[in-house]
Amino acid sequence: MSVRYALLGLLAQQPRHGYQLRAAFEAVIGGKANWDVRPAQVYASLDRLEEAGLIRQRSVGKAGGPEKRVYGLTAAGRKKLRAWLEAETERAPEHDEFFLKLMIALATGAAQPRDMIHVQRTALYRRLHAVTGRRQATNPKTSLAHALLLDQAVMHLEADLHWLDMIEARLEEVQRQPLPRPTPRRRGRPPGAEVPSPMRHDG
Amino acid sequence: MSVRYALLGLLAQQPRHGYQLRAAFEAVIGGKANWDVRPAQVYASLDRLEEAGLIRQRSVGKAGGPEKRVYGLTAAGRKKLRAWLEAETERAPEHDEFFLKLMIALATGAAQPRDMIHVQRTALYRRLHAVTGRRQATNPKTSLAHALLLDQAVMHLEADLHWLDMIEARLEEVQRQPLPRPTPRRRGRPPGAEVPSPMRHDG
DNA sequence: ACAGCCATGTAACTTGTTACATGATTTT
DNA sequence: AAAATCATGTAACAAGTTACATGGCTGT
Repeated sequence: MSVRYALLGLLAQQPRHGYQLRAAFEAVIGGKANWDVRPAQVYASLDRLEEAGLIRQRSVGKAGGPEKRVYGLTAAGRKKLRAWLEAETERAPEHDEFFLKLMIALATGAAQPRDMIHVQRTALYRRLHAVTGRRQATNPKTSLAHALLLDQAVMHLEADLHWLDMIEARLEEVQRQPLPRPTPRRRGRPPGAEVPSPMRHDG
Repeated sequence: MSVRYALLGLLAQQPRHGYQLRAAFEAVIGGKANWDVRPAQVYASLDRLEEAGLIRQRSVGKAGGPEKRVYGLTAAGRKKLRAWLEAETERAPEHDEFFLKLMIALATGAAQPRDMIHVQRTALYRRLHAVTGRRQATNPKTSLAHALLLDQAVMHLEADLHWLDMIEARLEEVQRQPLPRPTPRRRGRPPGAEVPSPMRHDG
């Protein structure tokens, strides 16, 4: 959703066509490394915004080049934009895939948790290094907001690394705990509903 | 993708049918508050896993109840599962919608950044409170992993709050900076390509 | 009797990605 | 002459959500 509203905002700042919008989005977000929007999404979003009556085609320029379809906001569009800006922003629910993997590994014994943690830590350090590099290449005198955004990314990566340390430190404790099991609700069990013993080949 | 692999893992632990898989997923992830998977997704995932030859239908039970389609892994499925577990886990690129909003607000003047920050901080505190509550209701003696997962959520929320403080503290500085603009690449500009002056109604 | 759980699905939709197609203009 | 940029799209796909449909069994 957010991309659609962002395009709406960029059109509020000034009427533009699709290609310009993409460049403007990239400029505002601080480069495609932070958030890359594909042309297909831009043009599809414009279609939907127009369908919804939030933008209207202003002109179709053609002087000295390919066709350019310039859009501008409608009154409804301005209203929607303000509502979006003023509403609280929800974070997409944090689905931690690594945690999921770890739990599956513990349940099945199909991989070594310590190895997985090691692989993950290496990957996080690599990303931290990359982000730190970008952060240092960002001039706070001209791009303070983008610098702060990268600081946030660093903080999140450091939190993830810290969490890896925590779970590794207490891994044996975690492994000793009984595997989580769906809470059974039936008394008289139907055939084939025996309680499973997890395949656990320790080593 | 991850849900599909998780179901694969749960089938590796023990053959199950769709409904059981959903319950098992919920148990492993520590409740639907952490990650809710809908029935529609479970059954669609099973179809795709079977198409891909990673699982096979073991039996269709019908004794004393509705039909149950029990699946188990194939050799290819076991191989895929191990590969998933051992591979590094990528975080979905961090698309910070609030940052985007803030930049759009600065570019258009369509909302007050300070107000937005205030709204967002309130929302984050509310979420922090909710997660802290769940964390305190989690017994580390029986659900250490889930307790640690909630700790991670707390750490991320605290990082977000810290970041809000940072950007608020330096908001005037950010506002004084020239608005980010797409880097122009042309010399002889086509008609209608004037540099825009942002609508800035200070106050 | 009725609510709620057990169990399976279909259909339509949303957001976004990947790959492809087209063609003009500008820069090297 | 070739490569990059400007500019617009279509088609197919992926992952997931929402809403709906169906029906048997279990507990109060």
